[in-house]
Amino acid sequence: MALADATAFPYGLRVLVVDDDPTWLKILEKMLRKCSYEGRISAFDIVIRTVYNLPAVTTCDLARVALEILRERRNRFDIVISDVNMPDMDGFKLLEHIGLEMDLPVIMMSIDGETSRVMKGVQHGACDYLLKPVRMKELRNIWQHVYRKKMHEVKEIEGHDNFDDIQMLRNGCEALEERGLYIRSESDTMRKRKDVDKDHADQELSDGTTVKKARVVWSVDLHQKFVNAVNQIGFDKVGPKKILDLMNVPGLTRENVASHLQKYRLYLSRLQKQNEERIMGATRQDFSHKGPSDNLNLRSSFNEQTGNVTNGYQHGSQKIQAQANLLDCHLEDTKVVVPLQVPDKNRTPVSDATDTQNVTSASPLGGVLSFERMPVNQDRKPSETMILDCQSWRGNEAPKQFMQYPKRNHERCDLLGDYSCLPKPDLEQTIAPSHLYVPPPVSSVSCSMEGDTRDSSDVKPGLLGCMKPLSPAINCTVDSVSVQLSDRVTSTDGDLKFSSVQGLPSIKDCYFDQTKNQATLLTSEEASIICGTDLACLPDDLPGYQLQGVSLENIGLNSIDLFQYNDAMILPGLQNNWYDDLEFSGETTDYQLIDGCLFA
DNA sequence: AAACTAATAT
DNA sequence: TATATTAGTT
Repeated sequence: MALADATAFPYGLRVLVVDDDPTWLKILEKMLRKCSYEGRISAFDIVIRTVYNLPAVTTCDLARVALEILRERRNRFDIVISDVNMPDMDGFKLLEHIGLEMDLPVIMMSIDGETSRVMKGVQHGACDYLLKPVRMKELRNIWQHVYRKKMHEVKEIEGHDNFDDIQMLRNGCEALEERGLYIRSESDTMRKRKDVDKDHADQELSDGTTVKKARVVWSVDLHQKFVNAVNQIGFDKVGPKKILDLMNVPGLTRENVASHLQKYRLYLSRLQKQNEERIMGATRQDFSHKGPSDNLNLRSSFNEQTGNVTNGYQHGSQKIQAQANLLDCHLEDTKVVVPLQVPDKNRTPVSDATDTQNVTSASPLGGVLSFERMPVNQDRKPSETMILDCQSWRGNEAPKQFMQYPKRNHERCDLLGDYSCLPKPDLEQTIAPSHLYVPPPVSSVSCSMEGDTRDSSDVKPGLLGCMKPLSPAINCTVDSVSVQLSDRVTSTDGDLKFSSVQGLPSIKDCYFDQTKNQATLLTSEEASIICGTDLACLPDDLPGYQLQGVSLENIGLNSIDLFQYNDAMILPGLQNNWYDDLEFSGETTDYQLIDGCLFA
């Protein structure tokens, strides 16, 4: 029974680990060592000082050996961590003996968390029950058991139940110190105690198994709230706290917001950088058809880089040209028309593309107009995801906030559709079912909307050079979608089908006027339209594309008009993207599509 | 002490 | 990658 060196660590808990799995023992020891090196845990944390492990014992009497060690040196350990499953003596037996003979805190652990076993462990006096693989966080907290036990002893010795908390803590600390435990700070005992209790409260279930904190998923709705708050506060004045307060989402923490803000800023600065680059090396393009002076006339293009996706999606960098006319976007109820032009030569039928998946991935328009709401991600197991109802900032719908519990296996479960305009290949089933396939040739798409002009004074000058002059927020609500057919191309069967418009709660009406070659969709409610950085142009070799969520079948289209009527600020989160693209200068814009996403 | 942010970890 | 956590600063 070789013991690991007992003097490896100057301070800390003395832990006896009893386990018959050498591999796991190694891991555990590593973690314990790490714990000990982190002099930083939280104040009060006790650094593990010694790891005794019991390597290469004949597994048959592991528990017995452990018990012997403990009997021999009963004052040399502070806590025992023992596996439940052991060949000779049941972990529970060991537990019993320890409890009977030396009253050390014992933590049980096992691979599975079978309730009955956990219960049994607790009944037999285990102070905690850990599931393998045990996490660092759990290990960092084991000192609490020692601490509590000490507390208890102190209480008994003193015989004072009404002892002041602080006093008790002091005593407890002293008791621990006497045993060589390193206590980092005892100045703020009260707070720490509270912290400890809180920690316990949200980590421990009734059965003693530990639970991880949910992970916030920044859904579109949540992000919208976020950006809305940011805009309301003003770029220069934003702080996580203010945003949090404004967002008013239960369960969301300042840290969550801070983290998101960090990412958001990163995203904005990337945009800015790109804009600067673009302005530097801008190649002028013709603006022969520039409108009246109060019009916005711009071109933007970006490179879509899906080529690096390694799964057989063979479109390289694609360039798309977009042109937008902003008719006096400073006034409310202004109409904005954003036509997207696609060269006619892109008439290659998509139907023979490998399959419809390609259409999805080749859909730059998806980046321009996305009707996606929170897609139902089937990968996510219910137990790992929590949907919090949070009050919509518009108040009339129930936006979802996904809280996602950490997974042990890191399968992909990102909600790409939320931000992304370029659907990922392995998600296309979710994002764009095959019935949403849109055959070319749509030669142009235009959006018209009523722009809501907002006070722009908040926008930090210089933060986004190109945003500055475009500060008025354009928020769109789609009330109707209109599809214009070219004269030349007529629907083969005269039938325009809109299979579905995701995100549009329902389509009230669909008018199709063949004489005008125009179809109009009227929807009952607004839809989020993501008009992004990606005011896009279709590439010359574009094999196929679709309006994400809008399905046009069996029809040759030369143009689609999307009319967006703005009755409210629906998508503050996307304002910036509008700004980015809708430049007053009319300069050519050339965007790299960042991560293929609006904000990601 | 509380909030912020950059850096780093998971 | 997205989000969480930490550490150092204000």
